[in-house]
Amino acid sequence: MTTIVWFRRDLRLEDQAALLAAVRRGRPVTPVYILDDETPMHRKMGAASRWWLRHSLKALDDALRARGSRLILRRGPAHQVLAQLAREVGASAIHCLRHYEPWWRNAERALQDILPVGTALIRHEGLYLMPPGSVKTGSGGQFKIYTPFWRALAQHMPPAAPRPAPDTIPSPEAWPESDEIDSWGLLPSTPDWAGGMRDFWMPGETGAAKRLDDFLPRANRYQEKRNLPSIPGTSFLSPHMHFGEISPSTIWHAAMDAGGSVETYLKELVWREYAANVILQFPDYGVRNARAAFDHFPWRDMANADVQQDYVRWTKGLTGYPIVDAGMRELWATGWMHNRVRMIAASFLIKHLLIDWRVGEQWFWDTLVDADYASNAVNWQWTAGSGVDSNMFVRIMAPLSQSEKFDAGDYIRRWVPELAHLSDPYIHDPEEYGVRPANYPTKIIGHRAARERALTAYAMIKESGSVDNEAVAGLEAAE
DNA sequence: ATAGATTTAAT
DNA sequence: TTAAATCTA
Repeated sequence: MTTIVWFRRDLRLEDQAALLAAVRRGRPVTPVYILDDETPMHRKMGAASRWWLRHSLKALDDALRARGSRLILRRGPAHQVLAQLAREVGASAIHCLRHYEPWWRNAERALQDILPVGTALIRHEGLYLMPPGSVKTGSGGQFKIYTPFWRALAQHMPPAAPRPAPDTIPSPEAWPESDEIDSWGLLPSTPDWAGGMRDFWMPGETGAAKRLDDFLPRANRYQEKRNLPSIPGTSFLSPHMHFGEISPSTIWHAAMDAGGSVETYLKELVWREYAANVILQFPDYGVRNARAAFDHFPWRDMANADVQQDYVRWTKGLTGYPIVDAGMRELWATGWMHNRVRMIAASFLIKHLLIDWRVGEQWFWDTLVDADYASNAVNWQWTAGSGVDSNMFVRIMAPLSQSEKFDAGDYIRRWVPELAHLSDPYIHDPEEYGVRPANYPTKIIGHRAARERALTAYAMIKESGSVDNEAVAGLEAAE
């Protein structure tokens, strides 16, 4: 009789409730990770996430081996693979942390239904500070707006103190078969685009702890520095958190112990909680506008070659707006983009290029090492103005003044080498100052023209939520 | 007691 | 515009 521990986005040994509970049973433990590209359907992990996963699984396996255990790797639809494995090893229980993506909720339900008699599925909390859905409004409903959600959640803080990893993990007499991780093809082959990611990141629990140690002395300056992309003002913990290499409770307590004014940082942790709560209420938030009026928004048609070309220029960082291009190139090189720049780049795709937010969301899903269904969907809908939490569509970010305001000169110099020789203020808008080098593109569209086009488009859905056909015809004629 | 109206505030 | 809390009949 063995106990299975099913790992997913919780690739850690510290403060891992499922692992602790399994060890406490006093029986042999079989840790397993299942690569499942079928259950999430069109939400299977993107290329950058797969790169991260490969290294994080190796780190987890190493950590387990140091405690006398190891990680079993299997591939396929998770609920079927687990039911099969439970039969194979005669498992009396499967312990896991509860996940809240709609496909994982379905899979956990499906697993209950097909488990062999005598195998129990035991789910624990641990992905969030509070279980999504558990923070209720005064009348017992679910929050839709961040600020009241934060106030209500803060009442329950601090979370329970994190628990250390078990010293030893008892092994079964014989291990079941395991895939070789390199047979999964998680790493890029040719071309190897992961060089910048290798330089920048150390996936796994040890890397997560290092990032936290690096951040803590800076935590009380987070509020002041977090919007400056050219300096390390943020924590860089997002991919580690997405893969669960560090628990939110560990981070909360460490930030509180660091002292100083850390509330702004803690609020950002709670944005992650908020996003999980939103997708629990609206499971299709990643594909469906929360405000139905946006279903009629006259997005430019991706089947049109011009629109496709604009999109490709955005992905490659060739829009002619230095701050946007720096961000998109940072994303391509490192699998990460500074949060302030994410807002500017996303706003540019939606409002300057009039491309459906879902197109941008998909690109981020594929290229971000911290790609997270809940956070990605909530943040893109927020930027579009289509979300339950309303950022007015008509608030159109001006990329050039954002660039100056957040002092992005050095950031642009780093990521857009064609412009590295330019000083401030020229580097923020070389075209306007007449110093654009020949190897840097002209702007796809001017800010003023883009702004007017976006407002015209928005006016069509503003009134009744239905399509204003006359206005649509007018826009098409103008194009 | 509670549905409905009013107020407040929203990265 | 809309969510959430508060007030009111």
